[in-house]
Amino acid sequence: MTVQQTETRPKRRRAETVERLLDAALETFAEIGFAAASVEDICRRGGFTRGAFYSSFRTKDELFGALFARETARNLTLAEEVLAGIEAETDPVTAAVERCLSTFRADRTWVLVLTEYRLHAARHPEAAAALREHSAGLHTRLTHLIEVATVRAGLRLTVPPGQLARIVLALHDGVVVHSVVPQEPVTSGRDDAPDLERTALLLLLRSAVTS
Amino acid sequence: MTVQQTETRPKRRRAETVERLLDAALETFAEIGFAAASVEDICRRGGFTRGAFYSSFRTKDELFGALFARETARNLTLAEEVLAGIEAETDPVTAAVERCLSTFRADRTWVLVLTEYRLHAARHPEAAAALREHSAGLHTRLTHLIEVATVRAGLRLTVPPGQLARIVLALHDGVVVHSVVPQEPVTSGRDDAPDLERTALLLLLRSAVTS
DNA sequence: TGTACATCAGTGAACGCGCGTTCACTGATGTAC
DNA sequence: TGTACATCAGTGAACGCGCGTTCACTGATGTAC
Repeated sequence: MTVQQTETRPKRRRAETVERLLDAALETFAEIGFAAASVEDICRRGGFTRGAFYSSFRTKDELFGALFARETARNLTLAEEVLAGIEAETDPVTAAVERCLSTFRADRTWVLVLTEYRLHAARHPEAAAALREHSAGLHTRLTHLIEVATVRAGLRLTVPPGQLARIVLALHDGVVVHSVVPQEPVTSGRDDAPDLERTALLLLLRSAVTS
Repeated sequence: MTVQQTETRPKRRRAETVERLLDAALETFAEIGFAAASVEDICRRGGFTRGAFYSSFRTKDELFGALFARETARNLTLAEEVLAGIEAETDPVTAAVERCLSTFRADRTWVLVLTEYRLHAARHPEAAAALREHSAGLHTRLTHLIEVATVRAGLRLTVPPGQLARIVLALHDGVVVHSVVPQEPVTSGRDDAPDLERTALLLLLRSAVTS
């Protein structure tokens, strides 16, 4: 097939290089942080020299923005896929909770980079705008999901769906943010934290939802 | 008074210098971040030369640790003061919620530095240990408060107090972490987020507490 | 109280290293005829 | 198909700057007698 050839034959490969640099940047930022990661570190990991970097990105900041854009877009797409057809479930609320919890299990790499991007955004207005846009996207999607799911299940809410969505997102971020600090080697005794986020969500929903 | 003299007369002032350097570091880290803040930046702000820095701290990392230790100790003391005598209130649960909410209103400076320290801890075991110790302190304190307050109010919990404490702390961090990203200049239309954390806490407690 | 010495707190010049960024160049890929 | 040229993607040496850290020194503070 000609397609096969198209993939192996060397050709215009700018886009591919950018992808490899973004992959390398994601890993490097997660490992040692944005500020500590030198352009050289990223390029070495991607198998390039520094010149290649500067023929694709103007600055390290610009790369960070591109990385954030790519990853958030991916995550949003993933969320859409996971939640597709959720309305057809018998118990859409619990189903959505379960699916989200299993999909967005703390991905340490991404949590580290996202947290760092948040700090970055605190000082760079363009980054802040990108972050707000992403948050707004998540919020809109989740609000819609809550509305549809409750209507479908014949339930009513004691708080506006938009606010409930905000609470759920905040709770998620709070749980996830704690996960970046490595746990002590052995907790020995009791492990009385079966699944904090699930417990919290169920408590929340019990108050937020009435028949 | 001789005390007055003791304060103005130049004398052994190591401790005072350390305090000023920590103050300067706190502000500088909040403004431009730990990695971007040079030792020179911190010293200039505190009114010293770099040599003074290195006669008090071995490295920039060590300073970060000392800063974290000082600030967390302060916050814990503040919490103790705010919650002192809470058991005597008629409705200790709500009282505690209100007092905590008004005291720990997002202090942007500290949130920025704490978040950065969390990232730091993800890569430095000693920092992680300090952070865990602080978290454990907060958790113990809050668990105790929940136990005492519910018993005193004659209420019962549907989840173990320790787990409820963890949830409340996670929720708080989730809300607070969002606050570092500057809001858009004018939200114009509706402002439908009266107090996210209060709403969330009340929802949570409604499910977690029974008579 | 006065003098001589010891210690302390902080100065400021110096060091060398690694970084972000630039740029002249090169071989691979694409296009025109 | 073959040749000549244009563009593209990436190389690797070079630049200068700012950083963390060191260190010989100095004046202020404390101590012994």
